[in-house]
Amino acid sequence: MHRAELSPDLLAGVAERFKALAEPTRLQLLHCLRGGEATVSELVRRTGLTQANVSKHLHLLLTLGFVARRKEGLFAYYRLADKEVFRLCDIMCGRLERELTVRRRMLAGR
Amino acid sequence: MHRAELSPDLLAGVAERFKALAEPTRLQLLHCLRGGEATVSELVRRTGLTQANVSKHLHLLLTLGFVARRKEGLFAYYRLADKEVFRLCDIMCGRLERELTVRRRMLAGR
DNA sequence: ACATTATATAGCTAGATAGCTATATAGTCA
DNA sequence: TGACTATATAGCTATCTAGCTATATAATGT
Repeated sequence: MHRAELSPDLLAGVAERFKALAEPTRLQLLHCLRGGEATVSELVRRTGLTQANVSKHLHLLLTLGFVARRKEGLFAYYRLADKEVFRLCDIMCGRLERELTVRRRMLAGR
Repeated sequence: MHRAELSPDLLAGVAERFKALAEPTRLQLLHCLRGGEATVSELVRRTGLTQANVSKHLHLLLTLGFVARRKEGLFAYYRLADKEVFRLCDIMCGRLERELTVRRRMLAGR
């Protein structure tokens, strides 16, 4: 069947990380950071989210290592910790597209 | 900054798919299917989950195209729709490992 | 010291969902 | 037909969390 059982800890860790990407809002923030680092207020302006909400999401993404933070005076500059996250998103987008294609084909007469 | 805005629909679709992978239970089921197709009751036996729970999770995975189903008599054989899902998991596992390494280094005296 | 600004956090509520139990559906065999 | 089995689904509850408002923290300038 399958070699070793996966430890519950590993499963939980992987799931927790997927969960971080399972919110449109966080995906939006990550996408904003694609162009380079940004302050919280920049992200607020660009997304239309509230400041508290942006801070909260960034904190989670920081904890899980998806973004990094640099403080300078009053400002906090957030940036992507790495670009791997977009490999993940691209794979998901690919899946989605293929699914939509299939669904369209279903509707349009078998 | 960044070219086109992502449509809310795309963001929601991608997030929805990540959410499917954001549960240890579903990851466990997918992992079980790595070795080949299996019936619901096989999966129940191998995971220790209840039958209703397994059916529910499989239904979601089916809807989102992560698994496929083949009915034969009383039995429903589920299989992975493709193996891409493991690329996603492997990337996440890699992230997790690197993070744990960093954390261990932090604890063990800078 | 105080005011101002940027960010973080606390506490709340509404909505989502995992897992449960019970039941329904559906295929097989007598 | 009815008994039996495999799977699916319905309804419930406890838990989680996104987004909100209000407040706290902290850096700057006066």
